[in-house]
Amino acid sequence: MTTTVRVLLADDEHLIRGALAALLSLEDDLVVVAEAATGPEALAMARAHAPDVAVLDLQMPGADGVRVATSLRAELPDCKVLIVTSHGRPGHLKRALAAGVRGFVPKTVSAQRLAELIRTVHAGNRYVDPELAADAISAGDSPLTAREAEVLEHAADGAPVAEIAERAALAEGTVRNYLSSAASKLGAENRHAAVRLARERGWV
Amino acid sequence: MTTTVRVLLADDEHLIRGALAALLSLEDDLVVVAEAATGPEALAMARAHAPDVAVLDLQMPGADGVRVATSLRAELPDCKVLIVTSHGRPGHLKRALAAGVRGFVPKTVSAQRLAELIRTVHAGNRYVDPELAADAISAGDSPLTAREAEVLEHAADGAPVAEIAERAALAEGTVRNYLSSAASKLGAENRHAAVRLARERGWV
DNA sequence: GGCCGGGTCTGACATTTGTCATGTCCGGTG
DNA sequence: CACCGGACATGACAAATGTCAGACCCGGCC
Repeated sequence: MTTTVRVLLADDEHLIRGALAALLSLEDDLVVVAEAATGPEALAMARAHAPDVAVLDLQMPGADGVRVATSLRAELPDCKVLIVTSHGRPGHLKRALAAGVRGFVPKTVSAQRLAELIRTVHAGNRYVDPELAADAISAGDSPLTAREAEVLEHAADGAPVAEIAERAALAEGTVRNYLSSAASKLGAENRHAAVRLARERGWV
Repeated sequence: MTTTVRVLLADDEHLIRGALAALLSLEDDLVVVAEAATGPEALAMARAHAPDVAVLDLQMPGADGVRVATSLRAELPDCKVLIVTSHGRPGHLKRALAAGVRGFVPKTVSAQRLAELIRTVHAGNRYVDPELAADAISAGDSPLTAREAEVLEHAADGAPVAEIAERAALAEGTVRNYLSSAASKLGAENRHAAVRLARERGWV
């Protein structure tokens, strides 16, 4: 006997969401009970419909997939989360697993494969795309301390040191110091290249 | 009588491409004759199948949608190009239209709507998403001169001025000058913020 | 207790970067 | 032709940034 899996679909791209819903509906044992285009909407839909599996896009307006997953973990522990992503960065995978996500795959997989994976996570198993996992392992853990990461985030939009110092409530010299040490840890020439690298690795 | 429209589908995300192909096949007058996951692959497929309409993702490995469109324009003038994009930036729309693209829409449209648009461009009409068009108009033309844009691109990865100067074969002072004027034209505090803004607007 | 080691924080100094004044070389205009 | 505006290019100076040595606190370890 096959049990029916109730699925929540969240992706800001209507084209993909609709297409996906249609394809998944072709599977006899899967039924899409709700769709959402934003993070908050996904949460609301999940509360209303209590799906078995939530398929979440990593990047959505409002709150990203991992944040939604964290909230779901608290409110609906029985709802398994499967994250799909366009261009996965190593750090995101780590954050996702820490948030209790059961599956993590790139959008380059086929719909057929996705359907299988929905069943996999629903059965209580985990699945992480091997290539993304390899990236995450080779990238390793962030070498940055808490303050370094915080300051680097504030520097992400190219703000001058004075502004960062004000936002972080630190002396300018201190900010320069953290940025410098962060850059050297990442092997970057300056803080801007450091921001770029940290982003690539998903460390900010 | 309805003529049959032969469609080429190019998108690096298998999930979306497959789903889209399935949905478009539901339309009686549309048939997907080829699929591609990269820019070069899209070109090869187009040459092989000579489709009526090419639906191209803006961001693909190898060569982006606009570049593919430019090549198609030269090789298969009868093939209409419709670009779909995740997060459209104003400048891309302008480049796309310059490349002879007939349609430009975000992936937030529904599949039903996309099918209509494929018919629209096939009929020889143009269609540009109103919101993207508004963004492009409000963003206006790039105020940057050729050199300013060139130097700004070299600065994109956070390289120090000395390196940029070498790559551009200019004196360091000159490079600083261009970066400074570019930043002031864009209303940015420094060159790094300028890079970010120029990217957002699609000017680099 | 005394002694690290590491994270946090700071100011002083050297370097890099941004700004400015200046000059040259075009293409268009009266 | 003479003139003007604008893109291109440069060096000198002022301002921001990166680097360094050092102080403080805290938790682990002989």
